[in-house]
Amino acid sequence: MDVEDRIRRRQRGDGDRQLVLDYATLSPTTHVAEPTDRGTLLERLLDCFDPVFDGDLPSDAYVWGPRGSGKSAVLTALCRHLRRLPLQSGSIIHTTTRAQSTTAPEFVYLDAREAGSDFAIYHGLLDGLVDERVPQHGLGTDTLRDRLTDELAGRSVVAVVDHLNEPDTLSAATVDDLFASARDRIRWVGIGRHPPDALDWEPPTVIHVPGYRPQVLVDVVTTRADDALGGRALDHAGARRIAEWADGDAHDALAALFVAADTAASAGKDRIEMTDVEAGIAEVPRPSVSLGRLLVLPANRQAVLRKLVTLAEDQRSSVSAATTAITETDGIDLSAGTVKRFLYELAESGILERIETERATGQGRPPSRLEPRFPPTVFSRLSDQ
DNA sequence: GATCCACGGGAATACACGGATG
DNA sequence: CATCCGTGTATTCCCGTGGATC
Repeated sequence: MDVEDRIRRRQRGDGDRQLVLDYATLSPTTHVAEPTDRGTLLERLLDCFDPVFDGDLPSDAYVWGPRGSGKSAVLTALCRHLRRLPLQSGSIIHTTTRAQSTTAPEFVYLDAREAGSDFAIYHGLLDGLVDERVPQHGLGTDTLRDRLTDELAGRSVVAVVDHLNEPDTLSAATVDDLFASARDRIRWVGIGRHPPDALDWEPPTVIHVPGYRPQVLVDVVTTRADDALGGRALDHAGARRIAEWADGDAHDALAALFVAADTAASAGKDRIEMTDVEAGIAEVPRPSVSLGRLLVLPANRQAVLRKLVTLAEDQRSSVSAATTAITETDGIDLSAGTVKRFLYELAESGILERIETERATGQGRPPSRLEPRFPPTVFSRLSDQ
């Protein structure tokens, strides 16, 4: 939050001291420019990227660790800073003895959740390299690859590809193959949760990121609360409660903070009390699925999910019942068959959980109840636009 | 005309249960 | 008793279509 926001907040807050929520800043999917207490990871990444400062390409690398350990946070921040490294700035070119390209490698961050196909990977990379818009339709994947090759003449790039090997994203091996034709121009850094020996790709460099230690997670939560809500909205006890519960996972910690803040604000409070904290914790299922995965779903699927979480218990008692309830609401003009298929697909990828009812009566296969594997409040607030 | 992608629709398959059959 | 079969429901799978864009 910048100065203006803070001033506006004070102006608005004159008289009533109610919490004002800044959903965008509060969102667990928002990464700050300066991640909290991840100095070790940052140093190891910079070691890995060291050749870049001489204008050379680093080796491929794989960064792995549990969900919510700051991988994305640190690498998005780093990419932002390294994106167009100005090579001419004195400190960088000292070695004139060796032939090197005239420009430093450029960094492009790609989220495999958004770039879920060969086409999309090439598109994203090309889009990061050129200023003009790259068409989304009307040209084939091969054409796009050729154009990328052309564009890389005399240049080089480090592609950071986040969220590999998730239920709906490309595998490390697939991405590696995609870059195979331009190894001398492209190096890439994969990010994922699976240990490297579970991969079908053998990266030359591997960096492991452990989950946050409890004290550090307290800092992360506190910093986020200060940024999004203003100082002292969350006391130390509240932050510690969230951090201990979250067990090293910053995503879930920030999701709980989000719900706690929303609960407190809805009650007209000016700060988050322990009951709000508990409400926040209670709403985040464990394990939960990343909100980042939900927010990149196509609009229609998000609409179905938004509706689903408002349904009463008995309307969610079976996939068919939920389908009927969702289909009959305004604003969703999808056929019943499509809604039902969406629900099954969302369950398949872990966003919803199907819980089979143990039923004694009735014929046929017993239906499944649908439970969201994400905090509904956070999703609804962030998904609505 | 080509291309990618989301949708629609429905066929095919899986599963649970109870009753019939060997 | 073990197995098969029919019925009804749930779930998975697949492919054609059409919009948007070049």
